[in-house]
Amino acid sequence: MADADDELSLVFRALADPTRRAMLSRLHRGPATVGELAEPFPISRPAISQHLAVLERAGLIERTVSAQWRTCTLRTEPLDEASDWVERHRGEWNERFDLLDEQLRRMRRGTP
Amino acid sequence: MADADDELSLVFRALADPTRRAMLSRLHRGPATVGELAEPFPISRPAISQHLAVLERAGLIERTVSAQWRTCTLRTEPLDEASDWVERHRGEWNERFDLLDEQLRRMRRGTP
DNA sequence: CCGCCATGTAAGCGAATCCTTAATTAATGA
DNA sequence: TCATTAATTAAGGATTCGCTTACATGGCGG
Repeated sequence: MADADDELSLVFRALADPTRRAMLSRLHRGPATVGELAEPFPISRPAISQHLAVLERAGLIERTVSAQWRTCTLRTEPLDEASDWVERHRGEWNERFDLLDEQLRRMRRGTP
Repeated sequence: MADADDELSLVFRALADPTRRAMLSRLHRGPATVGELAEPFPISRPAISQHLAVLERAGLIERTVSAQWRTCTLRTEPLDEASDWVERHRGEWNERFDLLDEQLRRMRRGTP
């Protein structure tokens, strides 16, 4: 019953699948049709469509219809938000808490 | 049947839940016991334990037992990996592909 | 017009996710 | 020793996920 459908959660969930990450990596080198995008993967076309729907809901791709082809284009704005979150929680604090933890451990060991 | 249990996938999946992100944000300010960590959330203790298990499997926290308390400590190394991925796929390419897409669109429109 | 072509939608299946209540372990302190 | 506190494990339910096959849609070339 998680209300995990805020923007950030959608993005992280989209990134949590290796197939979808590979698709984004491919799109990183330029727009592609669904067929081109599907080519490297041993799964059915509907499965591909469903992965693309997840990416689209997360705002990570845009699909433009032209003739019978759907061209997918990467949209990296949502990654900015994800990057912000990760960067905010990364680095610089590590060593500090390592030290604090060590200290706590020593204190505990000191009073058996 | 996704083999989505590589390190990166575990991390992104762990980050895909707002409760778990809030827990990490709390831990970012220093280690905490499970009780302290649970306090802001209106869900049961077992639910909290399960969230912590997900974070631990992703390598994002470490639990050290001392007396009847489990102290949770943030481990940010996995975030480095996630950050690397995101940064690699972000920015700088946007405008380039926007232009390319525009151009393609114009070409298509040009031959009706 | 008709049958390929590139996609999407529908329906269903097994596994995973997120939550619950009930029972369990383990340390504390009167 | 016994009740209390802190947390986990077990079991179950509802929902979502990732995949499948079968069918539908819609543009295009003959």
